[in-house]
Amino acid sequence: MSVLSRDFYARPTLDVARALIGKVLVHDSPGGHASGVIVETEAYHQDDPASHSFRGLTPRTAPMFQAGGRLYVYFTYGMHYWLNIVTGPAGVGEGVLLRAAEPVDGIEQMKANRQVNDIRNLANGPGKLAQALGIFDTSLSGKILNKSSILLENGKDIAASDIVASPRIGITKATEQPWRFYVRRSPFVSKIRYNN
DNA sequence: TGAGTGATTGACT
DNA sequence: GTCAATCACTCAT
Repeated sequence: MSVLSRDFYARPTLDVARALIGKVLVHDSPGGHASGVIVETEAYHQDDPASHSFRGLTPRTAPMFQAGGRLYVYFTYGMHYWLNIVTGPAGVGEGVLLRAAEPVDGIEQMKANRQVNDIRNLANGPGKLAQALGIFDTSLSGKILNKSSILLENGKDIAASDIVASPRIGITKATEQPWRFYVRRSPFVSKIRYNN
């Protein structure tokens, strides 16, 4: 499988968020090889009150302000690590949150990481996705995709009619924007009651 | 220097 | 359905 070129991430963030649906996310770590097809994303812009980059560049959000094609990993709720793909040109704080994936390779490894057996429950949420892939700290934040242990590859084509745009989940600001994308009827997306 | 909040999850009633 | 977990960050003293 071929990795995605850097111009993939240079497009508008909403386009990248939609295009990431169906791509394959791979993590080759000392703990093992694991991968999954991305089935749910959310876009975050700099002039977006729900985005970390809204309040400007800080040590934590610095990767969001670099050129697209890097990772942004952060810790929240005192327990969860979240994985984002940085988009846009350097100097603009934009990115795409990876919310859910359909496990492909390394499923036994993911089950061990997550301590669950149901594959639908391995990566159907942003915290779960990072845990399943073996991301237990923020050391990957700011790293360049495909030049670190995280890779993004071309995967299966998803028909445009099966990619749904809807409001984002779990935020209190700018909730009206339809900046969440997911695969219609996929059993691997988070908050499945919103699926249709 | 301290209170409040959060791009959630899982355990429990 | 409710709620605790637990820490980085922001904003207000």
